[in-house]
Amino acid sequence: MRRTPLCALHQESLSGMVHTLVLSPDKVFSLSLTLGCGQAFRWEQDRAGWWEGVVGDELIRVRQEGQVLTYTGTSDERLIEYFALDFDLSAVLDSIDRDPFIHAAIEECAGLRILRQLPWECLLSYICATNTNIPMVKKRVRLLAETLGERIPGTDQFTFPTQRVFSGICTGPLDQCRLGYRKDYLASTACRLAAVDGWEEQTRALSYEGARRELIGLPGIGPKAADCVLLFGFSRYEAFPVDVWIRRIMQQYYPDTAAEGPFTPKEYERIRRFARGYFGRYAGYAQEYLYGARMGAAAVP
DNA sequence: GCCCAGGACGGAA
DNA sequence: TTCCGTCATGGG
Repeated sequence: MRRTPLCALHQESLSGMVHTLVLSPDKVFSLSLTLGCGQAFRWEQDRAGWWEGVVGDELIRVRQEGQVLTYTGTSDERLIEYFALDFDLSAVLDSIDRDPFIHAAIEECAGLRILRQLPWECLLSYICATNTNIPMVKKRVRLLAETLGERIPGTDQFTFPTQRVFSGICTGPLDQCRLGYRKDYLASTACRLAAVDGWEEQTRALSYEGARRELIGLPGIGPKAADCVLLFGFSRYEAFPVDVWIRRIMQQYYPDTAAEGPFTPKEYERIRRFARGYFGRYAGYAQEYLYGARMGAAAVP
């Protein structure tokens, strides 16, 4: 009996089976906008157009050509879940399409979907994201994975460190992660929650406002980070994170809500409550489209 | 050197 | 309760 050469087996385990997922013609999706808009920090695109990123314990490679997704490293089910491809995006975009400003953003960013990120990783990632920029956040998250995560077999990539890893950790290993003053926040929050079995489920069971209060009680998590975690990690689409960019956009397009001068918690409240009332229960999608359109415009020389 | 970046915190007012 | 200075880090 002829045996399969070892090298062939090895090759398959390295690259994984190549799968294709064909989206129906009415399914609006843009892989590049979804991964390039700054909501997740572990994805990079190579010159050939492949996106590579770690989700959970899987290294996923994926690219898009029209309505065809080609990918390795995961399954249809997990891909659909992570990219929220079962979500009726068109209906949601119709519901937030309230004026020419958001309309233009929807036109420009059509197909941008809010991911279903893993809440634990999302939480710690957004502790790394205060008062900084996206490339630095990516670097910190990568260093966290390389320092405390596990190597994914056959690759040079690492998983994001689990809740268990942080139980009883001292901050020593975090020194090399370029976290700056965020180091103690991250260690405190991670240690506190590492002892809470079922933190994710408990949080999921709360109302949006209730979960938001709980998250803001964690070290390093303020209103903005809490809203990001709820939007990107818990699919709470009423969350409307307000960062410096969103504030500028609101000043420009919806000047009644925003102010000049220092950005106060009071103004944050005013903006997010306006957005919830104005755009409706999917205000978070409006936020991402306004943000994505601004970032896209900023990227153009 | 300066200013800014997907802000949050602690203490003063 | 609301301001205000400060907190590492790196890029432009």
